[in-house]
Amino acid sequence: MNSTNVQQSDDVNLSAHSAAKRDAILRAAAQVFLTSGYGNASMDQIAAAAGVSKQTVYSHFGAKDSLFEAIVKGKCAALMGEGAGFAMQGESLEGVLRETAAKVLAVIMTNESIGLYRIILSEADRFPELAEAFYRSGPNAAASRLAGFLAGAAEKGDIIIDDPRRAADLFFAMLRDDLYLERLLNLRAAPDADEIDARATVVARRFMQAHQSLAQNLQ
Amino acid sequence: MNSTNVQQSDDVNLSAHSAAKRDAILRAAAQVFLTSGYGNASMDQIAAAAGVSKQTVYSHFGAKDSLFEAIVKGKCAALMGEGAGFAMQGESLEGVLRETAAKVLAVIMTNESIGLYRIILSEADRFPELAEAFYRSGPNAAASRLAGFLAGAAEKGDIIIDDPRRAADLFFAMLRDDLYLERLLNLRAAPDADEIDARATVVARRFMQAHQSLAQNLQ
DNA sequence: TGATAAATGGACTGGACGGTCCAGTTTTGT
DNA sequence: ACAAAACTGGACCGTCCAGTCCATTTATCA
Repeated sequence: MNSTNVQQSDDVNLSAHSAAKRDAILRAAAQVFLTSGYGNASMDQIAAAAGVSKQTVYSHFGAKDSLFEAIVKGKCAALMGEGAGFAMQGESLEGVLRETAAKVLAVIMTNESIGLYRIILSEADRFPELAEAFYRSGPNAAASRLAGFLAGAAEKGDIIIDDPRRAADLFFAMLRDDLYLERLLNLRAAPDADEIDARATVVARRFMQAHQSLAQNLQ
Repeated sequence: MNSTNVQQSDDVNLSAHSAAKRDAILRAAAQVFLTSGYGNASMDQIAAAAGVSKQTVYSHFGAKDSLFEAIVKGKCAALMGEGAGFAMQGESLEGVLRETAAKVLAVIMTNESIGLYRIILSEADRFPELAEAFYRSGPNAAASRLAGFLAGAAEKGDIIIDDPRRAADLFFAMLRDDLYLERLLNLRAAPDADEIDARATVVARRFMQAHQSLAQNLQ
């Protein structure tokens, strides 16, 4: 009733002084799940990695799937908060797009993001809510945000865009390019800052070009 | 020593009259693996689905992972053979691109392709060779093919392209768009023929536009 | 037809894992 | 200091599964 009230919706019991252990569990579970996948991660493994007894894990989160959901939702929120924090203002339109591209690319190419993405995909059947939550709070949120910005720029006459949402999707598709696939397949390491900048520059440039010609009125 | 010689490299024993059973096992295993994933598919399940005893499965393929590899490689070959068979010739350049886009999109949006892709991703750590084989025979092969075609078109002056491979990657990236993501996350069904055509048309159109303006000499 | 190889099916082993239980210890708030 | 709550650690249960074994049946081939 009193005590450190760090209650989360995922708790199962009305835990009291746990907070620290809880965090340890979350950290450990995140690491274990993201590297081993849901099926291959064992609760004993997680407990051991957290330096905590298995019973404690079960006291904080009732079952394996609850813990998994807590982890994934937490990671989604964290990464999206980070990735969606692109500026959307600056000198030139192309400059803003370039910055946005670089920021987003840096976040989605992280080992952590890739791991999260991979695990969500592979468990999309078992945890459909997670897949949807991820999509909504991640790619969809980013695209909506960019679409809004593009609509504004189009109104000011800085660019020619008929369907802002479609344009935003195109922007991110160009950004992912082949790179995303190669990362997901574990065929290459995350790009360094130079490569990110180079790619961001190309994408922004191409996107501007594609939307400065006149006749794009289909769909 | 004699008998029906339908030997495959994946065989473990020097099986004799098996062929039919072998095919049944392959078919069943494909279905089970693609719907359940590697970890969740059990050998008993596969044997039952194939209408065959478990021992027979083990006689043909020595172990679970061998069977899995055989399945995945087989499916890769099949799908890629189908998807890479785009025509690459026709009246107009844009027409060819549109046909190509439609053909490829139809193949990669299949439930089967999506399932294959998902399972390869989720097992990319356990079976790195599979991930690489998939990439090489799939996305990479398609991009190379298109790049070659684009280089030819550029030489004839039909289009302006500085880096054909990069352009080809862009083409496929535009094609995947958000749709691929949504399919992988199980958020929507495969597109029907109309939607495929519509998207193929847009992509081909946009691609042509993007490569008819003049100044794209970076990278 | 008779010998040989293939296939069956069911029992079995050994190990992993999710989850529970519990007796004892530590921590916390008062 | 004391009671209540949190935590520990390890035993334990039930289940599932990869892979093996084997006695029996079925198909093949000469």
